[in-house]
Amino acid sequence: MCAKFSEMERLLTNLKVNINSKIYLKDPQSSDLGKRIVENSILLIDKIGFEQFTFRKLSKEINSTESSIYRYFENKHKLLVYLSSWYWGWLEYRLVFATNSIENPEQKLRKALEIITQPVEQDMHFDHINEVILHKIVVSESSKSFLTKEVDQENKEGFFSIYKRLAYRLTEMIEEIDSSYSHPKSLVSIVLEGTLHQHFLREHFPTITNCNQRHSVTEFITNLVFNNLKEHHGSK
Amino acid sequence: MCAKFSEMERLLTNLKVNINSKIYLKDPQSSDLGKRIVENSILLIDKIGFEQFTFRKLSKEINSTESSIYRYFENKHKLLVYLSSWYWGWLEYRLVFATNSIENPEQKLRKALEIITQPVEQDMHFDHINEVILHKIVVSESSKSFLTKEVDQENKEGFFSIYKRLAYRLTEMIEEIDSSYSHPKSLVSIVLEGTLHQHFLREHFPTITNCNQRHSVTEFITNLVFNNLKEHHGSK
DNA sequence: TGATAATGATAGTAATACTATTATTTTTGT
DNA sequence: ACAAAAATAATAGTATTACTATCATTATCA
Repeated sequence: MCAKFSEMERLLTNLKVNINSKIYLKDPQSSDLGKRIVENSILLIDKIGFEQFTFRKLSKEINSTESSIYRYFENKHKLLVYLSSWYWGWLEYRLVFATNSIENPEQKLRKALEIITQPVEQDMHFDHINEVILHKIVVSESSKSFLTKEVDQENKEGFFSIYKRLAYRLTEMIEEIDSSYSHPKSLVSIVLEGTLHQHFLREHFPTITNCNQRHSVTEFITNLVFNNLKEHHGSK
Repeated sequence: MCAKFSEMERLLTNLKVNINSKIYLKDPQSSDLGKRIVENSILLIDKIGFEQFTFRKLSKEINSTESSIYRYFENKHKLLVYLSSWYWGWLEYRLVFATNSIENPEQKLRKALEIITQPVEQDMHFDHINEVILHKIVVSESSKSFLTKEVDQENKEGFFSIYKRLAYRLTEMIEEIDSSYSHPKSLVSIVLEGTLHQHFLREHFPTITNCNQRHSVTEFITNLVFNNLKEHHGSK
């Protein structure tokens, strides 16, 4: 058991979210500077917003230079795609880890929805990434990573494959519970995007959401999903 | 009846979507140049995307100057807020017009969801606005109008009040059908945002949506909503 | 017709979004 | 331990962006 624990530890401390290498010029996970770029870009984007964020400002934060940052990312758009991908990759890993051993399809989906919708907590296995703040960025900025004129080209190049893979996984879970439901893919995509949106509304437009201190996003989304599926047996 | 018709005509041809005057410096609906700015900004944003769009480029399109455009809008962000508001105001007007006389709550909501989710058609009453292209912009760009660091300040100033009013209207319709449903506001906001998102996915990420030639967004959203509400009596 | 408002023409500025070159430091293979 | 290679820093430069300011010209309408 002790051996197993240390094996587990090794597995976990060596974790690395695998991101399409076309998104970056040089893998930021491969060097100290790269990690500082990622770490501090999260903090700075959260602080001043993506529009005001520049490589020049970031370079000052990390006592480096613009040109050094440009060796890792072509531009700030690619950096945002990278951060979003990292988030979804991390979420996918946690989702698979948490649902893998659950046999019951309904419980499995419930757990998956929990992982997706619950407030994010710091994950100690990635010390250069503050997942709590990254989640804030994903809520407020990540839509901008695909709402561009280049989306089709970048989609072809696989920039969004992690997100899509996560969507496929969830779609399968839904189909396993109710294969007769007509719009599993759309339900999944509205859940993924809608979850972020509800978190945003809760913070900035509380009058048009019921999600607040008393009602969690998890509760709303879980309810929404299961109200669309047959053969579910009440609340867990 | 002939008199009534011409009164109706007058009413309709004088239509003007009312937009919070804090969004603009000078009302673009008040002059020829203003209308050309709005008309051509829609076309140009659709053509090159909001990031690449500049007042300089727009000024060349309309054979005017940057400084003239700046007399109407402080910056391109405000112009986007304006265009989004116009869209939601126009939708609200059509929604009220179409649902006003419907007594049956379920039919009323069905009609409202139709208006919101159906592909947009050209409206002849506003000749300086191409509603079909405006809808494309709303799908791809309008999220950027509130995903900013200034959102709370701008919300206080009423920049998003038309959108929120539309959300309240829909929330009331839902509550009228099922007052026991626990998340009417969140359901409405996920429907409004989700509708745009499904249109986007249909165009750019067809593998994670069921909305396509065969399944309309209307069908998916209507289904989603009514599956969450009690006391509905099958399909219309 | 004369004043006023609207638009156009032109110029200027700080910041952005890069690219290029060269110098310095760090890493690494033997 | 040392040379070669790789990574980073320093510096400079460019076209474009996102404005602001000023003044000239052209409609409007009282």
